Amino acid sequence: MNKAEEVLVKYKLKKTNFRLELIKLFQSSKSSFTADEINDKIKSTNDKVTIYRALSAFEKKCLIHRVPDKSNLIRYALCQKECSKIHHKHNHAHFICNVCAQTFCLDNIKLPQINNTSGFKINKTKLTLEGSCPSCY
Amino acid sequence: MNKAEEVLVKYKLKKTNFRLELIKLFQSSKSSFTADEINDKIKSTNDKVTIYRALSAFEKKCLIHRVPDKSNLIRYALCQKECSKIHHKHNHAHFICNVCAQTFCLDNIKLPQINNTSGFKINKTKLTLEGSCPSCY
DNA sequence: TATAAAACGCAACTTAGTTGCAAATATATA
DNA sequence: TATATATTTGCAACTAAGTTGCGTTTTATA
Repeated sequence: MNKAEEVLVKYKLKKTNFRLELIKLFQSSKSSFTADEINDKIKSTNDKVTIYRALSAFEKKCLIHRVPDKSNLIRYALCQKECSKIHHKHNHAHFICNVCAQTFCLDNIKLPQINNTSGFKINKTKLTLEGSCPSCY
Repeated sequence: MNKAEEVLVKYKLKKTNFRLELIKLFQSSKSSFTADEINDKIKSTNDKVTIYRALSAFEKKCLIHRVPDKSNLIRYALCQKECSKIHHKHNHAHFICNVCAQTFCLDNIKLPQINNTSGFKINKTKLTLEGSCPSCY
């Protein structure tokens, strides 16, 4: 049993060719994917509904998380180990490359601590950096 | 000549009822608007193309700037004085209310200074906070 | 008042993402 | 191994945001 299979079992998802391939795709990359990019890279399905539903299921199980996207598309990256089956727990920044339009998780950049201000109650902090990624530098 | 008219003259935009009303709408609010919200609030046009084109023109003249939106819609808020006719210059954070779905500019919260890391060249920093706004607290 | 440039309004289009439903498949259990 | 159950898939149809083209109208300027 390889790693992708283990993940599906652990998260109580059924083992289908497409979902195995999808997990492997996420595990293979330091960056992130839109539904359209997934459709281009994966052979075992050609149906966007299947892709969207798998992404929703994976997100619900805290296997992947949404990351910001240059064009406001829905884009996902693999979660780190600190995400349990139940709760997403992210405290890293994201980086959008303005050349290749990819988004990366910057795990070593921690979020600033911002306190409630003038009537605003802050529950979550998101830090997004833009520029050029290592490949496009 | 009132303030909205002055703005149109200053930015070399023609004075139409709709654009006057649109500037007044932005000036009247501490928050921000999507095309759809503008369509609901303004009577002098009913055509979304007109709205989108005015927003693009205003953005190009650095009169308004894009702000993040809870549902990834295109959302705009008024620029501050430090934005010239030519360059947007923002160094404030944004706040998304998870109750009313409005986005606010938090001018008093400055952006953290993040340096280039491990091959990523950082040109821009965006800080987005989420929680409940004063009205929804 | 004539002219050029900007803005408008309509129709048609594109693209991302969603919903409903019936068929297929995976897993658990007898 | 056979069967039952829940999950996943694939298709069609839809929604909603945003864009493009184009002819007409309006505004500012000479």
